[in-house]
Amino acid sequence: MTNSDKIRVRFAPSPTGFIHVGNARTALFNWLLARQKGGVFVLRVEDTDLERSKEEYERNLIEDLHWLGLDWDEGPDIGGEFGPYRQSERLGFYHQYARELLEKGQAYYCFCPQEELEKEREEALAQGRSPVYSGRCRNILLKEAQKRLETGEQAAIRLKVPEEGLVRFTDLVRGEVEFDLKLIGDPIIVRSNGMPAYNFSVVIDDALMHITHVIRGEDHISNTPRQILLYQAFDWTLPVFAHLSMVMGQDNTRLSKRHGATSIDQFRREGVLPQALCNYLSFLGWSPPEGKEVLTLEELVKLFDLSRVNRSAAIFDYEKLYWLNRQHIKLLPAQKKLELALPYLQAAGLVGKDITSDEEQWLSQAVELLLEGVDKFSDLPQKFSLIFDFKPESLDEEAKDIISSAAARQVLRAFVEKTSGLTDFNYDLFARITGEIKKETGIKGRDLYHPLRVMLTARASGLELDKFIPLIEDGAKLNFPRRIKSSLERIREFARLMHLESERQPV
RNA sequence: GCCCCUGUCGUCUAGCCCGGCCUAGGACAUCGCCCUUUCAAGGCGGCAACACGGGUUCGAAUCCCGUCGGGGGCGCCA
Repeated sequence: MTNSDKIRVRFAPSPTGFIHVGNARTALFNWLLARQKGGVFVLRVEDTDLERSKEEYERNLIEDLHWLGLDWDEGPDIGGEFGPYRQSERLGFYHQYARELLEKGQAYYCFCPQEELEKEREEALAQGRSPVYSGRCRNILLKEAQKRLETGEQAAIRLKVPEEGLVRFTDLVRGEVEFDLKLIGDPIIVRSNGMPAYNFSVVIDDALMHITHVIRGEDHISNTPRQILLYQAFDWTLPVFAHLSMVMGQDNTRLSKRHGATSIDQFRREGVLPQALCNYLSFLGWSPPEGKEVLTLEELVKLFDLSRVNRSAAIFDYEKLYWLNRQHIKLLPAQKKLELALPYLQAAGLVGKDITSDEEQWLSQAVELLLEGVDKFSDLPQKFSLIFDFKPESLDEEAKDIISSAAARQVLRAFVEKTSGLTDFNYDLFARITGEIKKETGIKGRDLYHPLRVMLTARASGLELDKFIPLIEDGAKLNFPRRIKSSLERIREFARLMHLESERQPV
């Protein structure tokens, strides 16, 4: 239809809520192909289901897509050459083309009441037959139908499908696929309420928008023959079809909320990086030719290849997503890490709305250190509690265990004593004092440092002490909503609680 | 029930189209070791798969047939 051989692909979601990872993957694959081939990516909103579509859903959709890093060349928000891009605004087209089919005798009005059709379908199913429309209204003359319409009768419009034959097409990921027309029946193209049926509107839109490659989920594969029939009825050139396998949950059923987070905005809220999510999504059914797995969007654009997309369904693996997220987090510059971390720290009440440059500098350091090994940004406040919370009164079993031995108490008492006169503290002092204790008691390594770790953090594990001590020393001087206790404060509090001073050994 | 798609380690996959290079490769997870002022991270190594049954062939994960399993569809939903 156009003389341009530019690839034109589209993502055509119905705005029925938040965008799901399966759909996001479809969007991504379309976008990757368009960007790689210098083609055009179209966003079209399929909002003909009046009961389910809402305006705010379209905003969510656009927001999610943008967040993922996808952009489009034509769409409801930016317009384009072949608009409008909202199906609810394209009703004129559907009616125009439906009329054309009616006039050509390739479509007809169907007056069958819905209840009756429903009954017939159930009967067919019960008898083990394919539920195919009987064709009862097939031979009602257009003139006669129009007369009935004028008297106020309601009718849907059906496509007249040949009774015999095969529809076959070459699917870019599946190869040759064929369907028997006997099992198809005459599909409704316009509902009696005047709204186009899905199979009709997609074809009209895809054709009018010059879509060259239809890349979508496998759940559309059995719609394809009906759509092909429509292309043929209009004598339009067929697009290339590619059907992507489904995305499943761990129990191998269709991915749903009960499997965990499934909508894009949930991952965003969790603090998963969009580039990590795209990276992961791209691996659902596709793999790069070389082994490298941590890939940026730009790299994905370069490497993506529809012919390397496989056919079997993929199970969504949160572990691998989080692993990829960790890898992408590592790639981030410090400034970006802080910027992304801040909202989570603020929401947790650890950091105020406005921060001074001293605080910013400290936070940047802290984020850099504490982000290590974190799955997603929403886990960060929990990690920060290592610094902000000091609760020696509620040690866990492991920590209690570590300080319970005679050797541990000996180390702790010595440490308390050697720090008792100090007014200032830093890591060098810590190193010097531990060196002395080592010399005096012969206790070293884990036996020496682990009890001290418990004293300083009230936990059995955490950041390396050479990083931890400077962090709380600097942090203690700052005015965070929840104050950070200095090393000496911690030591004294701990000593008091554990009666380390009063137990001083007789000389 | 009928139709369509699909079946390689627990998971994502490479290999399959163009049979031998596959004693089936990589990654996540898992286990072990190393590193270490804890844990983690990181490094190294281990465990682990061609759904099953028939063919074809000197030779099959790769080709053919069947069985079984999984998924999708069969709407005046999209």
